[in-house]
Amino acid sequence: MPELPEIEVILRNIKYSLIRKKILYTIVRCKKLRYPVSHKIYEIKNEKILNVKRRAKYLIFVFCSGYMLIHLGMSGSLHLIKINKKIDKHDHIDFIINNNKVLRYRDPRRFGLCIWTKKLKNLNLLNNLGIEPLSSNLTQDFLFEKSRYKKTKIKNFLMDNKIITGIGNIYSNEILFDAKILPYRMTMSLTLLECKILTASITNILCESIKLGGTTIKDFVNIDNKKGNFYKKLKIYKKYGKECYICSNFIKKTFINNRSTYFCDFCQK
DNA sequence: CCTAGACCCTGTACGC
DNA sequence: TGCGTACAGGGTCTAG
Repeated sequence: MPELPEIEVILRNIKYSLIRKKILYTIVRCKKLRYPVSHKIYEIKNEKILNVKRRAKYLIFVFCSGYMLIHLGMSGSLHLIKINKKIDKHDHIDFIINNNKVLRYRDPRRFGLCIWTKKLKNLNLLNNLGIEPLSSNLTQDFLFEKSRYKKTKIKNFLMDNKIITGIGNIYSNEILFDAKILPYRMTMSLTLLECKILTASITNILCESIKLGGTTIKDFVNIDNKKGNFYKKLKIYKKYGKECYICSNFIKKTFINNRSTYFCDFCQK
């Protein structure tokens, strides 16, 4: 489920609990994720976590001898819990931190991944990614230029990880509502002014969500098992048939690339 | 090259 | 209650 803000919230929650701690050993209960769990993950012994970073929706654990990448897919979650906590059927990997703490990876749909790599360079998963939306690389000029040659709808453009990373289905809906742009318009029709507005909306929506601890739709909980509060601020996502809070017209729903898409065709142009 | 659509997998909600 | 269907936050692969 998690999109960029949820991963960022998880990162901020675990980073200082894990940095400079050792993973004593791991327990892998299910190795069949999006890719098989790397063999090295089974064999981690007393590896010190030097740092934890994020790139797109990937969490990157930095060790002396290499890097561990975790992606949570659609339904993944991480839990920093006491070691004797009851194991759920979808708790696939435990990272034993010490005698009473474990970082537990849970993922019912198993669209996530946990892999080991010696070097981050040459890793295709990371090499083909676009810019970070919360970096200074995101500008109106960047969006304007990238949108010139795209023959796709604006919502697809926003969700294209080769251009900008981390914007998933929920936030693309919210961002386009905030920017007052219809999701099914063609990308090339974006004006420079709209790119400026879009830039601001991306920044504002993502930052506000991070500040509130992410979104909870179904099963997202951050690392302390606390639910994110951004779902209270959702203005358009999952609001089909309800009144737009700005103009009171009914919110509509369609599918773009098989992903549910909500919009107000009075507010959004 | 590019884009749309199928697919990976399990859980839940809903209609009959 | 039970069964079938549609849908769910992501990303990759392939056919056109």
